[in-house]
Amino acid sequence: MHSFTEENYLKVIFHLFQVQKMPVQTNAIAGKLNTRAASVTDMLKKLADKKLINYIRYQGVTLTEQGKSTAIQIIRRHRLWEVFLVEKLNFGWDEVHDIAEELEHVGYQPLIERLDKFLGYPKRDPHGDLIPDSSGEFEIAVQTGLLELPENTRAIIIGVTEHSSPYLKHLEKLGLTIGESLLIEGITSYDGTLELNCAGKKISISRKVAQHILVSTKNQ
Amino acid sequence: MHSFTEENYLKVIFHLFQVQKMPVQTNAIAGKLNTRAASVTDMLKKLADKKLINYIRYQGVTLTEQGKSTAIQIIRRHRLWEVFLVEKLNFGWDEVHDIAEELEHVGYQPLIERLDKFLGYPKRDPHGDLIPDSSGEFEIAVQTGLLELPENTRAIIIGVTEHSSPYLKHLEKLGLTIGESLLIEGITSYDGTLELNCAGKKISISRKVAQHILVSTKNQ
DNA sequence: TTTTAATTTTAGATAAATCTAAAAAAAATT
DNA sequence: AATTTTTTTTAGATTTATCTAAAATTAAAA
Repeated sequence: MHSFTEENYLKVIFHLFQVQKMPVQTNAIAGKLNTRAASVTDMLKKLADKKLINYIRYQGVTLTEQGKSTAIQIIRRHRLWEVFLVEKLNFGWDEVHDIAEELEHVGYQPLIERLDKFLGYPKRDPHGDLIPDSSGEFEIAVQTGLLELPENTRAIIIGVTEHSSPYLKHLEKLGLTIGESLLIEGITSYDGTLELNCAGKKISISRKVAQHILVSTKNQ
Repeated sequence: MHSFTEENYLKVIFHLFQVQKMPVQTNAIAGKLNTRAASVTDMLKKLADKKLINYIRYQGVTLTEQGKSTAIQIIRRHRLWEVFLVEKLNFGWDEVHDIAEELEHVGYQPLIERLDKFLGYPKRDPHGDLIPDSSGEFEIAVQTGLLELPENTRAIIIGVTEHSSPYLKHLEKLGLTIGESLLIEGITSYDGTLELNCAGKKISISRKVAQHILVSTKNQ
């Protein structure tokens, strides 16, 4: 199997590629992993030798099919453990990321399959992120960023792209949690502040806060 | 916190000391951890520097109070995860050791306390081993080795001291599982084979098998 | 009690993952 | 197009946990 560290690199490369849709740069990886560019270069060579990434000097990296499927399995583990921690052990959605970060590296396939079954084959984790199935397939997501919608649209919060505890606590205080339905009552022309109505309550949120909220306008 | 490796050393030293009741030798540790005596010596120095063990060259080691309490916490984690794997994920009692061996190193205190609560504060793991409580106390055990009992004694199986899959599978096939009540009908004088009656069925087991079975003659 | 055997420790090497500092390549500016 | 800036890579060290081989110590046997 792959080392703890290799797994973290693959996961980070996968995430960055999903956001940028272009080869991932050394510096970006170093930033995410709190390490130095030189260390990243060393590891990239190793991952390339193992055929987990496509790596050309100075050109950034992409995951090979093998690397991608490994990364997806790690993400699957992470998200299933998050569901377990919230649903079964009653942790808050802002507390589970770091714990899952450790549990995700316990890589014994039957453990994950049984955990999945025990949890009732959940589709999404507590932050609304999709959980890949055992063959690594994601359900097709019909989701939009909250900022992309016009005034007077009704939508359901299905996820967040920022998982830090302060951010999640803030959302929770505002009552903006996964599954909540909201109406965009207005968008302030001066600074773009969003005026929302959620569960009958009027809420204003800045673009900085709205930026990380994913919504669906279907199935309401 | 302590590294994965340090934790494994502490756990092994604790176990060996429990069995031998005397300072643990370098070679014994090396044997249990599948490593070499020289590597063990290196690590012992490190653990001694951290005040987790009492170490005098050539004299073997014992755990300090701090080392002991760390070891007990790791054992607590291991046994709670084993309960989870058997009770919640329906693994067999012979399958859980290696998985728990990995999970036990996820060391975030609230995780373990909540897991304990979720499992209903179990007293023993699937092999009958006592689970220390959060302050590191073991319940006082009233247990005897099956071999120490005379003919015509009635007892309940409360644990096993050998956790290998082949051994546990064998016991399961014989119907000798934790909680079962048994009667020692006879002890063959030639080779000491035990003639048992368990749940109305007659079973013969060798001393080699009986040697790892712990029983209680109380609370029947 | 000397000799032999077993155990333990040192000395010196290796592999994994990291680092700093400097060189090389690519991208952005003038 | 030449220069500056940014990014990435190499070179060489460091740390952690391991190893082999040889030396030191202790225990057992003759």
